[in-house]
Amino acid sequence: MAPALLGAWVHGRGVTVRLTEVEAYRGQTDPGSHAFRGPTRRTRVMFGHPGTLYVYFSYGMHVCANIVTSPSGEASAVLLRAGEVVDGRELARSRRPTSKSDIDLARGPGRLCAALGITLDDDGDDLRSGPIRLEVPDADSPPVAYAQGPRTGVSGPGGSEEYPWRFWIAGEPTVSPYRKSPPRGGDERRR
DNA sequence: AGCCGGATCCGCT
DNA sequence: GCGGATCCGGCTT
Repeated sequence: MAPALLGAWVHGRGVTVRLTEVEAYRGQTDPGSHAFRGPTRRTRVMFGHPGTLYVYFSYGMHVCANIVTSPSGEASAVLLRAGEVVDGRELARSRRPTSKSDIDLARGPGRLCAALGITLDDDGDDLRSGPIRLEVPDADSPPVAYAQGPRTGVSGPGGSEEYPWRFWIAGEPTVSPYRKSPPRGGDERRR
């Protein structure tokens, strides 16, 4: 499910990003998920229908965006960790003035949201009809080679090797630099 | 009512 | 490579 989003485009307010890195969070059974302890005011949109944007406020100064991927009540979601800006580059630069290189414009979940102009107001929006749109490649488009490994920034059991649910496009310079690539670079797969 | 740590980023060393 | 910024959510008292 989650790796199917690699290579997909997200259009946000004049900027388009091609997703290069995502992380899966699996409902209430996943100790690393915000939904682990059931619905709260913050996580209620995770329990909504697939194709909904879940945006949360992080570390007092950033926002991060997820796509809800499961039917209502299940609360699985995919965190958009990084992407390559493929359209609206100048706008993205203006939204991310601290980026020294275009590679960094949407490298990291907070940066990706900034580049796309995503704010907390977009929490709960429908990705088919709202200001932020998701465009998934055709099923018959060429496969994307990807790697997978443990999730970034998740501490406790959810961050262990038992949950290797971070997926990225192999060899992409735009994948977020934190925690480096896991040992031995993770497993190579293809879809 | 208060505490603690976080699905981060940036600048400095 | 490391620490500071900055503040909310969720759990404890």
